[in-house]
Amino acid sequence: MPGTIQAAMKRGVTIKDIAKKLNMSVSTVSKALNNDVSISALTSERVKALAKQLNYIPNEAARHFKLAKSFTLGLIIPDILDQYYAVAANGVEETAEKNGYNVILTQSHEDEQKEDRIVDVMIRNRVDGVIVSITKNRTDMQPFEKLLSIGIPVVCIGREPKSGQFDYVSSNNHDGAVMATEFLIGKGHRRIAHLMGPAGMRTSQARFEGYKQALANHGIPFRNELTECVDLTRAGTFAAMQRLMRLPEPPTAIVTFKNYVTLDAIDYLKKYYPELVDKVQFTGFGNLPILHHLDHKPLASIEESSFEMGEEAARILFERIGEDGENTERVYRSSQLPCRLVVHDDGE
Amino acid sequence: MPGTIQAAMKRGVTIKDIAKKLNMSVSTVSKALNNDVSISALTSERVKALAKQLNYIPNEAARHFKLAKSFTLGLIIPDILDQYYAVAANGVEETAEKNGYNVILTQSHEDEQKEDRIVDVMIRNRVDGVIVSITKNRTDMQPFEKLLSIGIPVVCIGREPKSGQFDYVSSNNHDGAVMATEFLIGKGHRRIAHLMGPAGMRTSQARFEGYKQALANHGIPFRNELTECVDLTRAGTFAAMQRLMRLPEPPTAIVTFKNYVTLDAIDYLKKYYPELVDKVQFTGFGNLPILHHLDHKPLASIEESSFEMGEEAARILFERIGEDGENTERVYRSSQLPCRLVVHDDGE
DNA sequence: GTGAAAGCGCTAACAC
DNA sequence: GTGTTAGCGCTTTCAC
Repeated sequence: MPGTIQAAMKRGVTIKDIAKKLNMSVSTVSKALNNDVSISALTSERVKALAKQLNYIPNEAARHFKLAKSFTLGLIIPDILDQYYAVAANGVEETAEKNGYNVILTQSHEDEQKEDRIVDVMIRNRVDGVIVSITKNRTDMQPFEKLLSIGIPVVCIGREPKSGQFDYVSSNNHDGAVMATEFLIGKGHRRIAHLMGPAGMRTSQARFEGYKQALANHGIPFRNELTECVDLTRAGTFAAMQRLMRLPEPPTAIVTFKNYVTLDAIDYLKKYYPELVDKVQFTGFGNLPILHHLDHKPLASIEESSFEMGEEAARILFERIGEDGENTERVYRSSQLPCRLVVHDDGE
Repeated sequence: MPGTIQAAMKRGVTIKDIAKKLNMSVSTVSKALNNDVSISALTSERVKALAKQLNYIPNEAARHFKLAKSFTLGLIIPDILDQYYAVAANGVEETAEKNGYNVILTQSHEDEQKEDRIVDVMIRNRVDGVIVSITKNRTDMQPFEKLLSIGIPVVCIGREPKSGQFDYVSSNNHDGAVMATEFLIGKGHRRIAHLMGPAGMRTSQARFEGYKQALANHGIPFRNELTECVDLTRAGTFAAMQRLMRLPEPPTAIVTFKNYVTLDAIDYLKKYYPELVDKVQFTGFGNLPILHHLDHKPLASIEESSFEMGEEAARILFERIGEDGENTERVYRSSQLPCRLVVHDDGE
C-alpha cells in the first residue's frame, strides 16, 4: 500500500513530509536545514525541531545525485595486511572524515587488471577523487589518466607515478637510506651491503642512491658486488643473502629495503651462519611494532611517516577537488616526507 | 556554456545522449543496457555499440537514488591494524565484490561514541547492510537496533551481540580453547594456566569454558589461581604473569587469549625468568605470520578462520538484504566457524 | 518491441 | 523571508 503512513515510515521521513506538516515549502525546509542565512530564526528552529522529532535523516544518495558529488574518496593500496599501507589508509580516512567525506578502501593485490577494474568502479560511483599506490609492475598510467581526463583528481602515494601528470607524496627515501647507512658507518662498519628492492621501482633506486651517497660522504668506495636486488619474497632474499655471504669478503653490515627483507635475511643467517647472526648488523626501512619481541633484530629502523603520507595526500586531493577544473595549467606537486631513525635498545 | 558539447563531455555521456543519437527513447536505451528481454537483438546491439563508442559510464549515483539502494555494505571493525580484523574485512570485501557491492570500511577504535557516529553516517548514506564487530565495552545495542528498525540488516562478527536480535558469526572459541589446552596436556603438562581475556567479553568466557572443559576431560582439577584476566595491554599481561609465576607452584604451561598476550608473556619470562623461557610452554589463539621469525614462540597456535568469518557474515547479510522486510518473524542465526591447531616446528 | 511520462529526494535559481 | 519550479540520470509502469 504505497502512500500509506506505513509505507512512509518505512521509506523514511523526507523534507517534503516536514514541509507539509509545517505548511511550508520544501525549499524553505531545505534551506533551514542547511542553515541558509535567508531563513528566519523562528522558522529555522521550528524546522529543526520537527526534523528531530520525526527522526528525519537526510538522504545522502539524493544529495549526491543532485549535486553530482559523492563526497567519497577512492583509495587503492596494494595490500591492507601491509601495515605501511594500513597506517597510510588511516591517515587518509582521518583527513577525509574531517572534511565530511567517506572513503572506499580497495586493494589491488599487485594485480594491474584488478586495479583497472577498481578504477572503473570508482568512476561509475563518481568518487570525487582518488588516492593510489600503484601496483609495482605497472608501466603505464592509463586508468589514472582517464580519471584526470574526466575531472577526477588523483594523488599517488608511496610509489612514484610513471608519468609526470600526477601529484605524488612519499617518504624521503634517499635521505632515509643515507641515515640507515651512516648509522652503520658510525658503528665502525666499512663493508656494508645493500639488499635493494626491485630494480623497476623508483623507491628502490632512491634508496640505493642514498646508500651510495652515504658511502661517498665517508670516503668508502662503492662495491658493486655488495648490492643485491631482492624481489620481496623470502626465497629471493635467501638467494641474495647466499651470494653476499659467499663473497671472499662478506659484508659485516647490511642496509635492507624493507622490514620483511630484514627478517628473512636474519633468518637466513640463523639457519646457515648461526655464528654470525649476532655479528652482522642490520638497518632498514620500516619499524614494525612486532620488532620488540624479536631476539635478533635490526640495530635501527628507518621509520616512515606513512600516516602523515596519507594525511598529506588527502589534503592535496581536497585542494584539487576544490579547484575549478577549468585551468589546465596545473603544477603537479611531489612531496617527500622525512624519515626518522629509531634505534632499538637491547634492554626491554 | 551549459549545453555545449564541452559541457556534455565534462558531465559525462548519459542515456539521453545515446537515445537522441539513435532516435530512440531513453526507456528503450535503458532496457537495452540492462538486457531487458523485450528489446530486439538489433536494437540492443546498436545501443551497446554506441554506448561503448561514446564511452558511456552509467551514473551509479542516479541508479542508487532511483532504486533506493546503494549497493554498498558498511563494515565496522575495531582496528584495521589488527590482522584478525583485516583478514575478516578481506573476506567481506571479496564476497561483496562478487555480488557487485562496495564496502565502506570503518574503524571504531573501541570508542562507542565513534561507533554511534559511524552508524549514523551509514544510515545517511543508506547502506544496504552492516557488518560489525562491536566495541568491547558496549553494553547496549541501541544504534544497531535503530538500523534494524529502519530495515537495514546487521550481522555481528567476532564479538557477540548484547541482545538476541542479531545474526552472529564467530570462531568456535570453546572448541579452540579445548584444542589448545589438550595439546599441552598431550605434551605431559598438568599445571596449565590460562591468561584469560577481559571478563566482560563473551569470547573470553567461551575460551575459559573450553579450557576448563579440556582439564575436566582429562581428570585434571581446575585451580582458580591458575586463571588470570588480562586487559590486552602489555602492562596487564606482565602483572598477570607476575602473579602466576610467584605462586608456590607456578604453571609449566599457559593457554593464552590471544597472540599479543602470548608475546608479552614470553617477554615477561625473558626479562624476569630467563631460565624458564624455554621451559614454560604456550599455546594460544591467533597465528600471526610474524611468529615464524621468533626464537621463542608458542608451541602451537589456534588459527581462526577470520577470512571465512567475513565471507560467511557477508553471505548471511546478502540473504537478509534479499529478504522481504515484511515478515517480522525472523530466526536469527549464530554460526561458529571451526578453529585449526597449527603446530610450530622449531626447524625452519 | 518501443515510447511517453512520472518520479525517486533534494537543491538552487528565480519570483514574489 | 518564503514559495514555485525545474531538473539532476535513471528505472519502470503503462500504452500503443
